[in-house]
Amino acid sequence: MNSRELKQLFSLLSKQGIRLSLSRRAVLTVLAKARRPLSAADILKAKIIIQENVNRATVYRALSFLETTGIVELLYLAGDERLYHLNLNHHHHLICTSCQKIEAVHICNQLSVQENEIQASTGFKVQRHILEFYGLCRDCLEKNKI
Amino acid sequence: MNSRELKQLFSLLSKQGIRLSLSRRAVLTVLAKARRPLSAADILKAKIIIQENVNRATVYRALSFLETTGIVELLYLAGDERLYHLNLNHHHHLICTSCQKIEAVHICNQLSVQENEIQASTGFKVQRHILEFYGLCRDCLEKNKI
DNA sequence: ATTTTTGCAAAAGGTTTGCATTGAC
DNA sequence: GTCAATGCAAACCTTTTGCAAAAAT
Repeated sequence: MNSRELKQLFSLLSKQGIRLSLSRRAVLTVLAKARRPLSAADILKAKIIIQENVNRATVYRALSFLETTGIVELLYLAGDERLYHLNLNHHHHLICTSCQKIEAVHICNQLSVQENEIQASTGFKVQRHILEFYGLCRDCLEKNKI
Repeated sequence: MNSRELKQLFSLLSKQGIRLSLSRRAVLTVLAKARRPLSAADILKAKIIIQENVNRATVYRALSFLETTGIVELLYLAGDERLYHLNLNHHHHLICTSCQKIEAVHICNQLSVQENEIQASTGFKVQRHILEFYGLCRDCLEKNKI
């Protein structure tokens, strides 16, 4: 996401009544520039956060605030770590169990069929789902072949 | 799972070369009797664990050992908590966001199609997936209607 | 003026570790 | 006898909290 898109996002959120302090903008910026979900530790190490002297507690508070607005989503992917990412368009992840790399994938339309089946058979109304794939990325597959 | 099935499980695991100490058996027993994934805290509160004076550290070590064998799976469902459950037959969960109840569901055959598509389009070889559904259970739906 | 956000430092909570002891094969 | 597993307590790490100061509306 480039700077222009980021500004658009900020103004969109502001219009929705979401108050964006400098700290919150900094956290959003870090998440927007990242190509993968980040841990709190990752965010605390980010340039902008350090330059602007954003406190640890503030980063955590910004993350949980942004999570309640829905713009940031908390994931548990590789194990212990809580990972945060911008929740702009619903997607899933391919997590390489060898090199830990995380890629995004955008398939899930078939799940709505299953979700309807679930509601029909169990009475459970599905509101959202989490779907993550674990395996070996192309690079690691090739390396292992050698 | 009843006691007979549990014994069968123990002997099966032993035959696989998985060493089952009393502590590990106790942890497995707790997980086998539970109808839902359990946190480490849940396990530490279990009768057998207390009766047999299994130490906290031992429970954690048993869990991570059993996880490496594949018989126990670590899940992150409702949020912060790490939840453990027996990984006997692959299934997914319906997690009620209102009452936090967790039910099991056994549908996922359609996912293999998607997994093949993923490999074809991205080169990523899917080995396993995590799929969890969040929403409202039948009971909470009915209560909210009133 | 009132409410929200922040920094700081301390607390909390869950999990892991070092080491000596015990137990299994 | 050797290696693996355990108990205990302390350490560790990440996240949260209380409170006073600063910032925003």
